[in-house]
Amino acid sequence: MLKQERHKLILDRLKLSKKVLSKNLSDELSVSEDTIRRDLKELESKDLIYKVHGGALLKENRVRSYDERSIADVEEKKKIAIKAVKLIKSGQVIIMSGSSTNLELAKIIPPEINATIYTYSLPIAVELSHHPSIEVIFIGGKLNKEAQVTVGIDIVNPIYNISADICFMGTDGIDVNRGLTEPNWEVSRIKNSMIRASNYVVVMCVSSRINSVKRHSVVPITEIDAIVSEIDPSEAIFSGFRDLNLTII
Amino acid sequence: MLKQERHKLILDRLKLSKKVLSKNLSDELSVSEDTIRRDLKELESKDLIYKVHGGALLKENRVRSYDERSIADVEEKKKIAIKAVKLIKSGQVIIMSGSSTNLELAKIIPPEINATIYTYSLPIAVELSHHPSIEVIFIGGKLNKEAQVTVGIDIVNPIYNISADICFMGTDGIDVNRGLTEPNWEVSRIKNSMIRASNYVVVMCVSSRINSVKRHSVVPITEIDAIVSEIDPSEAIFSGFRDLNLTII
DNA sequence: AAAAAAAATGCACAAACACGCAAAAAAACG
DNA sequence: CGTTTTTTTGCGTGTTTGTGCATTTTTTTT
Repeated sequence: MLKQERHKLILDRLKLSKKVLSKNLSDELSVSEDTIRRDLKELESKDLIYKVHGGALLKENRVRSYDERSIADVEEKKKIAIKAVKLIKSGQVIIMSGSSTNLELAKIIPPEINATIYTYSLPIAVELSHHPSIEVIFIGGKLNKEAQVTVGIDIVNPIYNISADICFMGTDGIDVNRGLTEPNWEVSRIKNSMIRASNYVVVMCVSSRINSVKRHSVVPITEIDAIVSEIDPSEAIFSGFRDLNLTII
Repeated sequence: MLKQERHKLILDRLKLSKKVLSKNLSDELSVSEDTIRRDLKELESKDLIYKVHGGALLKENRVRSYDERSIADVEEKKKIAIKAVKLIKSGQVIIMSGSSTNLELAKIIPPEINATIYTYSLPIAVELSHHPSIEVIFIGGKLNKEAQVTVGIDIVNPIYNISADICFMGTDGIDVNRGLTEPNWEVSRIKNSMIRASNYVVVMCVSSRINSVKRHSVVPITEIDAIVSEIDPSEAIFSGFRDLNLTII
């Protein structure tokens, strides 16, 4: 058995059970414990594992590119993501906006889903790049460091050439009369073109932000097909949207 | 038995059982182990297999293989980055290719530098997004998960509209006669357009890869202005490049 | 504090490797 | 066809890599 084979096997094993013991490995691979120790040492120097006495542990070093602590309402957003992920089917072409809710959604897409996802968010692209069968297409442009998304008129044009089955749009502003709104003008233009490129538009919004209005208009409410929130769809707060035939999830 | 026959057989065998041993192959094909080694070396230079001590493994198309390979020579790459960072001045428009050397470079750009950087590499964009005064422009496209860069013809066009002062290009293949070469065709086209968009082209290459040739040509050596390596510029290995008036750093 | 387990250290040795060279084979050429 | 050139191959040399073992040091357990 070659050294690299052992390395791969050790890493696979680690991924599966989060820890390995030198003793077990040396038994199962029929090499001396010394060799296993050397293997672990080498893998550690490559930052692939976390070596400890007697074995090694899985190293969780997903580079979180922006501060997750600063995100509000994480629990609510996770609930929304769990509901929204059911809308994703294999074969779809999907557009995702750059919201933290979409980041949660990206984390929980099942491995067997095979789809194409367009995004302009750095953290979402990083997250999706770990997925085995999602094709990721990053919409480039000038990077807004605060939000970790690309902006700029240059990115609107490429979006016109996309035709997507479904668009997942995170928002802090949705209102029956004013429709979808956004504090940042550039982002409002990008969201607008994303929606126009999509057959079906899903807005994800925590319940506390429903019926709130921001400065710049994205699209009227008639352009939206569905709203996903963390609360029960039959709540009274949705009555206005239901009257307009929106699907509430 | 002809060389190409063996090559094909080796690749088939690899696909089937994920590993081959030089010893076995030399027995079964009745050639010396040296010949098998040469075969494997050639296949590796074409990026078709992953050569290891004692044989070869199937080239993995997973993210991990990128991690393991790129971590190699990290000390050399840091030295190169330290030399290269001196070329960066405030006010410049810079293009960075998606190499691990450029990632090291991105990490050490002084905070007081104020510049615009174009890149198509996800990790480099993430790194630069933490810099206080660098404007980052991400060149979008289909994400190649293995190398964490965007590729695709769609990204070449936008590059034509850029005009940059300096281009930092990482490479594993530079040679006096064959110029800059690349194993991946799509990447070779992108690198080509990046170089054509730049006034001054700096190639960063660890000394062990100097005079190595990959499959696809990027540009002839005359398009290159400077080479940065981790070793002393007066080393004999650079004489051919010096004759062509390249700056060696 | 003593005993046991794991790790580091140094050494030996076989297997795999790189390099140069020359023979053999294949290709190119008139 | 013969001859020249290029490519491919095998072998001898010395070097590097991977592995196991004995010994000492460090860490963990009792």
